[in-house]
Amino acid sequence: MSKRFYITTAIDYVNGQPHLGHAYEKVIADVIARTRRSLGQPVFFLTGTDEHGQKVQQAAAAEGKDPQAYCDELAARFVELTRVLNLSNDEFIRTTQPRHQHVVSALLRLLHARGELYKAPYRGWYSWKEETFLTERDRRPDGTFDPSWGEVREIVEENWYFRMSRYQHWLREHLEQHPDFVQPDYRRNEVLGFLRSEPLEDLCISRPRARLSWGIPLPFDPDYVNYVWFDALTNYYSLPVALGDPAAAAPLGEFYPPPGVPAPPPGPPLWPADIHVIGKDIVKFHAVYWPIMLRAAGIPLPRQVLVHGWWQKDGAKMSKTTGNIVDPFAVVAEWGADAFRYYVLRELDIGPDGNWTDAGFRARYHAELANGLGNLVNRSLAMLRRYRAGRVPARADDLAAEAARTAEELAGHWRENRLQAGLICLWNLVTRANQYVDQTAPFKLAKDPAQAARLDAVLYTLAETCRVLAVMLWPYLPQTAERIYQQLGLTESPTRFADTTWGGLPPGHQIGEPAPLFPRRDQAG
RNA sequence: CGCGGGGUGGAGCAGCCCGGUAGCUCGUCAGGCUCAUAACCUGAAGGUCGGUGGUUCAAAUCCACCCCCCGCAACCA
Repeated sequence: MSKRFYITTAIDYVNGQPHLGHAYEKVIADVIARTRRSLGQPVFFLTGTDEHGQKVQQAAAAEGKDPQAYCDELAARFVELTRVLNLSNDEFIRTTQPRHQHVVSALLRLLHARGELYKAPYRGWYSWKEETFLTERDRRPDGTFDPSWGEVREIVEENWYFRMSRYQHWLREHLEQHPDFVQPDYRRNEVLGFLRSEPLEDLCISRPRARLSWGIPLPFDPDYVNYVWFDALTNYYSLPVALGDPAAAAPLGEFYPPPGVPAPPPGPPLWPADIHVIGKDIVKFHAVYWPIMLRAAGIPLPRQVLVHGWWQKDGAKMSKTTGNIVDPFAVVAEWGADAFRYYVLRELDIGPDGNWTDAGFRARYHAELANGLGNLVNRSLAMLRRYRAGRVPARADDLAAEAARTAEELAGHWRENRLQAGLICLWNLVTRANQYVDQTAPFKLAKDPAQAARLDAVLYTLAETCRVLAVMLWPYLPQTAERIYQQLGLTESPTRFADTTWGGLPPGHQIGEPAPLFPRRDQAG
């Protein structure tokens, strides 16, 4: 069994409802996953939730709930989001699941055995609200701490540390020798700049159980639980191990499975991950902490960390208090998952920050989805029904070369995860096909019986272009692609890029009933 | 000297990595078509691609410096 293309999203912290940023990241990962599947690669797509830590413990307590029950409720919302967005994730991991905790424990034991962890006292100013120690740099000029940190107290406590600093030089060389490890380039430069100029410090990986109980216990020191980032990052690795990826589990040796836990049956080869899709705020964790954790454990590194930007709404930071938020559930309910997926990927390239405007959303919906793609399919199929009773005429190749060029260019973009460029390229073919209708004027040919053969050629070309477009669109707009196939009367699914080859529509085939793919919303809402 | 992102016709964006006719959507004006979701197509007006200097036969694109805007404080991806 060949290794699968393994792609992940960041796992979402369950301290609030899913918002635009969560949805955006998952759409990116889903479309990349689908492009690879379409190109014929076996894929595994993972997303999930991060459920341990102080904030969850406190939030649950404030609501008088058991932390696990609290997590269950919010995790259900994130699972619901994957359904609403039509994501093709193969698994959904939760850090409170035993299968994850067993791997975290094994990894901690391994690192402990390898001498990568040590215990040391620490004295410092601690923010309870943010679950972090503050440094002198966090002080304001008058010596106090900003109220946003909440209560800050000086405490002394023993904790467990991970010997991260010793890997600084190694990581720097790794990034220099693997330009693709962090993408886009400016994010990689940011990390390299940090590694070249600032000393990396050892990482505190524990919290005393006395003040934080909602976490995974350190297997070699039960007075402590694991610090959340160590726990969270491990999800990418724990899932393959838990599913029985033999190569993934091998480095854990005797420590996995833990005593009393049966070894999983052999599963799909996943590790190392091919792409971690993350937001720009957590680059350091994924591009510094995570590779060093793996290196210290002797586990192969992921191939790439792909960093996306943040959304603003109407030029301002999204804020619940001011009300300028985008609720992905509401947008999908009103406009459909495909319209949402289209807008976020067409509007914003992977990397820069973007700006969501409702007017922009409506404009793209109407101009590009309804008038461009939707109308093309509708007029093409309507004419085929009207002039040929819906029977596909003999094959003609008027736009075959252009479709082939588009397909080639599109595949190139997909291999580089250039999703926005792919959409632009795809819409050039939509525009070309609409021009073709105008130039060939099938509605005029239909009035002249002597032009019947020419009309056949035009109608075939249009129907076949719609079919090819559906295949190209599938990773982005899976529901729409399926609907185009249905309207063409095709029973299979447009999931294989190889089907972009011209001539797939068999002459004599009876197409289905055309219906607008993206109804205009000029009056309504 | 904090770090990072951005400044392209009226609005919003692509192009910049791999220099060579400045492209897309909306808006404006004029025309065509009538198959189609009052959708589609063509043409026009509108840009010294933030500024200055440099490299080059050639720069929005590479280099240097400068100006301006926005994040790095969260409910956050």
